[in-house]
Amino acid sequence: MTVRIYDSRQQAVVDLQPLQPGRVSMYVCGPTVQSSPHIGHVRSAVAYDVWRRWLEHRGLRVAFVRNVTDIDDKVLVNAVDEPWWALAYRVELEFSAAYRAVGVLAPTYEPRATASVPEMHALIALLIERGHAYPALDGSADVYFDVRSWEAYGALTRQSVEKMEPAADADPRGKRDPRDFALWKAQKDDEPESASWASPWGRGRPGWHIECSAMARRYLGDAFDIHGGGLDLRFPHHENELAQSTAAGLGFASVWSHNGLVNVDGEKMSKSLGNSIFAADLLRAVRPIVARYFLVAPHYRSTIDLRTADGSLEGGSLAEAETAFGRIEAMLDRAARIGALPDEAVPDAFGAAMDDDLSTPQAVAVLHDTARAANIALDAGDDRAALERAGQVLAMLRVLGLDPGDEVWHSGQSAEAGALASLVETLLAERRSAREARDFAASDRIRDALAAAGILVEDGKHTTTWSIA
RNA sequence: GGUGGGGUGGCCGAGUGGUGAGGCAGCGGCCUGCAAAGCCGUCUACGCGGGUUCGAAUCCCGUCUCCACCUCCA
Repeated sequence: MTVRIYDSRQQAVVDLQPLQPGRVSMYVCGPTVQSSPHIGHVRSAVAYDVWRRWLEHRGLRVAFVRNVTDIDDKVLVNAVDEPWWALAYRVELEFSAAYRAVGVLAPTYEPRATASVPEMHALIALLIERGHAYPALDGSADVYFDVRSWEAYGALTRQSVEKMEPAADADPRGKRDPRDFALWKAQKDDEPESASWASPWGRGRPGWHIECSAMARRYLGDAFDIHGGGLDLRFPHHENELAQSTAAGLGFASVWSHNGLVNVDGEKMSKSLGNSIFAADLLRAVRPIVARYFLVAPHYRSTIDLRTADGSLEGGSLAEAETAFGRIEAMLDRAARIGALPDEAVPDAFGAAMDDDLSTPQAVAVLHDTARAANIALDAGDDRAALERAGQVLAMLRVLGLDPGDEVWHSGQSAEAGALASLVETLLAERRSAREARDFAASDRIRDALAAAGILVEDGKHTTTWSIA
């Protein structure tokens, strides 16, 4: 079997052919830590987390690097009453917490841009030497990439330089062409000394884009397998990364991958519309595992439209996800009561779907089909078949990072949970006695009391289960 | 103007030539002391107009329409 992946540059699904057999190197663009993570950041992280888990499931050893861009115009602008580096670190911690909350595995390494400034200098020097970059014409310490010198510029997004709008990231007077973009930005008078580094061209800081080229090279080598990131990064960020790295003579990424964006009620999230859903909002509205299910079920390249119920996150598509995923969990609970779930392989149809450019919608359909088969076996009293099916479901959930038993979902649990369970079990024992005595009035009184406390009681053939509604 | 991605049943969301994924909601049934859950059935869709084909959601032509990006963006 071959894993196939969509390459944005070729606009086609291609066979993944690792540069080194058995190993895959992935570089995923992480955040510029300028403000709190929103659901789009979480979606991107989850998408590549699933990619990584699937590749590892297929026996590949994955080197997964996701950067943190901790120096940038916006970081400086947003740091109003604190040092820029304090803001950057505070936000970085928020991102880490959000990622961890939805079960995103820690990367193999997570480099910060500010720790790779010498590597950026080396790359810039190489570009100048090869005639693809130049110090600003106005004598500032700016250094620009010379777009006109690199005829492949625009290859990733199939745009011609003539039809592009001019870059706005620096004073155009120092540029040969308005579309040239900054590799190095001269320190400005109103910027703190701590936000600049000495360089052969004068004090300054990295331009946006160069950090990713430098860090990918440093940690994954001159050529690596997959470069991922949000669709909105294709241009200019990835286009510029591709240009500067290849112009420097590096092989760079074999495959360019982009995840789709997240809309809210059909509209793009934006600060001006005031409709941004932050990671904290999402995690307040649904259980983290359900948030992950919601993000994993649609294909990673399609837009996810998060529908609210008249603005409420608790309703709409998150509520549907809760119901749908709850079915799976309920089945696992039923099955676990008759025995330990065996280790099973994922069904072939699941594997085929995942191999085909991570077709999670079809994979999730297999998940539900298998859960149904397990329920049928449970209803029929066929324990052996039920456990086998449930084991398959668990195997699929593990690959998707959705195993309800995984400790990441239970880190917040305390002694209260145990105390509650003890009380509920006592009440259910009383109710069982009442039912055996056919005293249904007493039985229902207990069920109603529990319901009033938000606890749902369900009678199965042989056992009674409860859950917090 | 340029570059891409869409329009599928009440809703969400897969599907690139042939017994109509999956989920949510509704309805009917089985089961149940009553429920709930589960299971079964049901509501049988592909923006519009042509064309190719034995056969088209899927290919071709035309057309309408929505969205994203074109140097802040996951």
